[in-house]
Amino acid sequence: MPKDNTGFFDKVYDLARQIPYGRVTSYGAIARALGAAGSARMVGWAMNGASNYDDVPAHRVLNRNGVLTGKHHFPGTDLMQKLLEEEGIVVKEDQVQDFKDLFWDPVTELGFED
DNA sequence: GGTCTGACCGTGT
DNA sequence: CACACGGCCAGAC
Repeated sequence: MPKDNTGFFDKVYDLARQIPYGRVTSYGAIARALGAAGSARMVGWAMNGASNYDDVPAHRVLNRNGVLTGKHHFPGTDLMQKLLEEEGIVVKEDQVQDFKDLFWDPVTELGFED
């Protein structure tokens, strides 16, 4: 057996898969939803390996400002922005417009808060 | 097995 | 308002 996933990573991927179409969330929100508030960096790092999963929309995960901080990690130059725009999300200057309106908080939407 | 790094976030000066 | 620093956890060397 391929030695189970790194627990935390698996949770991050699982949560990322639940991000609705046309919506975005932040690394911190995911971390907080997983009960690892403060370890948002880990979420970003986990996303680094998300490229290995076709069902993990890493492009829907931004930082708290709604900025495409990880766009440089996508193949090409503006693939991340392109993917978001295809979902109807307006991106300008690497920043999502109406971010707060498109923001999808897993804690609220999925009721992760205890 | 210790040390550095990382697609972040919050607070302090 | 701009910059610095600490913290969180896991992976790579």
